[in-house]
Amino acid sequence: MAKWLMKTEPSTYSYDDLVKDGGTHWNGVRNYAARLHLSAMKVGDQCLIYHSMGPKEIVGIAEVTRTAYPDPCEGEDEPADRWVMVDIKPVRALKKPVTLATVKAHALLSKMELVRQSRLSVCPVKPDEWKTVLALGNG
DNA sequence: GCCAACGTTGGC
DNA sequence: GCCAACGTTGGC
Repeated sequence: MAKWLMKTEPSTYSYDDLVKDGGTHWNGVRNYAARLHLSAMKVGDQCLIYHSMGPKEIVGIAEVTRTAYPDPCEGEDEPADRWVMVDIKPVRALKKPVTLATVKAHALLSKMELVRQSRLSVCPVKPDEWKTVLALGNG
């Protein structure tokens, strides 16, 4: 199973909102590199959810429940077939969020796409990176 | 709020 | 098809 990381601004849609909703359409991705990754997701793939702009930390895990399908881009000046979204549901929150500072200070995690390309909102996570984040997040 | 990095756009 | 200008993102 592939692993991913998805960013969100908690003021727009936080991990808590995802838990409260029990799942969501992960829409609004407007970047071609990120779209490529969304399209590659399979049902059962797991994702780290990262909060940007506020506390800047990885807060929880989600699972893909539906592969990429068209994002209708409601109210936007975008053709409805240009962008895609996936459905995800919450798996569990990390006991201890893994902050960006921790990631940057870590020899292995500092090589993550999250750090290398900070503007990419959806990016792949390597198996050893995944294991490391979970180990740190569980204290 | 500032600024660097990066993606996108548009003129040539 | 290249590249400069511009807009947006996101860390600080």
